[in-house]
Amino acid sequence: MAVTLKDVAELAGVSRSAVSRSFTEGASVSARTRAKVEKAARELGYSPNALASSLTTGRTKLIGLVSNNFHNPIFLEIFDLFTRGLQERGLRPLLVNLSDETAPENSVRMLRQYSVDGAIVASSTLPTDFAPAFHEAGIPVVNAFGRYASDPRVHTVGIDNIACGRLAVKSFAARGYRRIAFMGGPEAATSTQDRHAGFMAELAAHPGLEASISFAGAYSFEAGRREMQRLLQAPPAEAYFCGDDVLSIGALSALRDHGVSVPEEVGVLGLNDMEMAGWAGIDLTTIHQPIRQIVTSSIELMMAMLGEPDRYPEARVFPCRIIERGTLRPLPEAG
Amino acid sequence: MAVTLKDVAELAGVSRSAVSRSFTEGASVSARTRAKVEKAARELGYSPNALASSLTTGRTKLIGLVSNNFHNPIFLEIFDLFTRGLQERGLRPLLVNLSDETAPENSVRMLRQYSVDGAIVASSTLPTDFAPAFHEAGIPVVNAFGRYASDPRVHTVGIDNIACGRLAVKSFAARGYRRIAFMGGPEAATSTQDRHAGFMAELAAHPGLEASISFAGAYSFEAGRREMQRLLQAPPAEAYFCGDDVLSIGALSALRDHGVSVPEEVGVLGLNDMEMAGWAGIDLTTIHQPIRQIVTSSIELMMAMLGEPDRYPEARVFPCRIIERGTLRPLPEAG
DNA sequence: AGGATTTATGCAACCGGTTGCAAAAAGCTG
DNA sequence: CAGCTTTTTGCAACCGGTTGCATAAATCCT
Repeated sequence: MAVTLKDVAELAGVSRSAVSRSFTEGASVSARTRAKVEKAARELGYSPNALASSLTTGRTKLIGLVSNNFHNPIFLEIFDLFTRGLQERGLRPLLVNLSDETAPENSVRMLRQYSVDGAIVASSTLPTDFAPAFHEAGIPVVNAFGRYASDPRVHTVGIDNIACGRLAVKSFAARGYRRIAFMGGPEAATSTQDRHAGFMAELAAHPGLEASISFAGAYSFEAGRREMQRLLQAPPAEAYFCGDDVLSIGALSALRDHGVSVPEEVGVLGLNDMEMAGWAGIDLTTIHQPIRQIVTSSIELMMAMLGEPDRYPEARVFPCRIIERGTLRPLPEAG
Repeated sequence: MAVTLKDVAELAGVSRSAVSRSFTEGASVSARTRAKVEKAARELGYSPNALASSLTTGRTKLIGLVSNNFHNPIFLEIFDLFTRGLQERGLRPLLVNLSDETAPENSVRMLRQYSVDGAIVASSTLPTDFAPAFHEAGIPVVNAFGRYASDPRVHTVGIDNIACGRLAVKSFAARGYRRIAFMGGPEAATSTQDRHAGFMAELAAHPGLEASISFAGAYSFEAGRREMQRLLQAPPAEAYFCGDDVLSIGALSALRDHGVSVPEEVGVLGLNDMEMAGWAGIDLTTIHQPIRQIVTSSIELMMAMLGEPDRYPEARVFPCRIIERGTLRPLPEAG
């Protein structure tokens, strides 16, 4: 059924090597033979078998795209950017869903069996040992959206979650909120840990502020809603920095049901700036995470590692900024 | 770097064939050699190269997961189900993002180069010639969420969108709505075309009803919101059947901003029953699309085709039902 | 035109596995 | 224990490509 190199060679009346070379950029072939080969290939509908050639070249152009975040809509945006970006550069994403995995061994084995050229771990909730495990197995790895300095052996691209925690406190202070709160995502997620740490650190610099801390079980609407309902049994804080946007939206829904006015009585600050945050009716003030830049940079880093496998590991950090919308009091007019 | 069959064979003191057979289910190897081989393999950390073996076996266990719906959150749920389902059966999803493609040639070539065993086309908005093009290229294909009878050459799994259109009208009639409306997604999407056709067909059976028709440009929040804003410049209908949930949510947001009460003044019926439809504050009455069943069935069908490539094509249709929530008047009490 | 260079081509080995076949080893029977 | 059957094993060819090397063809130069 499948048409191979040999078929083309026979039809074109040349050797198999000639055909192979005709399909290789910059190989030594005369224009005349290449033309003959291309004609024959077109007639037969031939296209080279990427997997077979990977055997000798050692490159499959397969990149493992590894994640466990299949319930947070922002990851659909992220997958969209990753798949397009990889495709544009001639790479193919092999999607690995780690939702049920707790240890990296299986994934490592799988990625090796398919000889991926590299793996992009896109998650902020995966146990920290996954990305390093890939690295130790000799698979070039970029940890996107991971903790940026957790392990200097692994390339990391993302935001400084500690700085985000500080930014939240600073912003609350600047807007005149005094009783503020941190409502994190899952305590095991490094993103939540770091935002919490930053929040506490900055808090220390603002003696006038009073803070309370709690954690929702997941980055999800339901978790945010439930947690806020729980918090509303006591008098709430004046402003909440929530784990991420979807959590914030859950919290907002609880506040609304409880008849609390936002941002007059209670302010809410999210993180991510997913598309939905801008929807009319949600209008969430949030810290923008530059996912486009993170994805592009992760892919560039991966490309660089393909050419230079022992490249010295680096962390790339992108700044975040607050997108002003309707769930936080405005900043007082300057001057 | 990589450890191969040969290394294991040497360490175990057997031939390469023996090693290969030890890793093949049901091959002819004595327990003793298999033990030796397994020991050696464990010591070296060997795992067989799936791509190399695919050369002779003709099976890569790679399945192209092809879609262009990277902006509708329900597709994140769908990708989650597909990736998990495929992984559980030892298959690997190669994700193909067709957002920028208009013709199938490139994708066909790409899927062939990577010798995928099959392709699952998961989209309701792709031009109808994509799935058949894969089929004609000799790639087993299942069209999930596609038009169920558009082309008998291609296996199809999904819902009967015509029946959904009828269901909407019947349901409106049963709830006493008289001036009803269809607000479709993109006119080029087969799903919208079929829902429209069903809507019109059922309408003919209800002489008392009056209907108006319009189309939003995309299955998106913004499109739904804009279209509803436009419609609100004239007196609106009493009930809208919207293209899908995310479109409905956009429409709801426009209605709310316009001070229209839902469902008292205007009813809204969505389609999909994505997770978000159930969120408090949205509470969308919608037609449930059984995505879990569709995904499972698509994968089973794919597995069946791998064993029997010339399997006679079939369409699998799953029934939809209305999930009662808060955006449509209740049905009158029976009896 | 003749020799020196450069460019093109084919051969054959190899990438990491699988598999048909024939020979060797083991098991069975009486 | 001989003779027959069954199981296990290794050899060698093959899957669809790539590539180093030696040779053949083309080009350049005086």
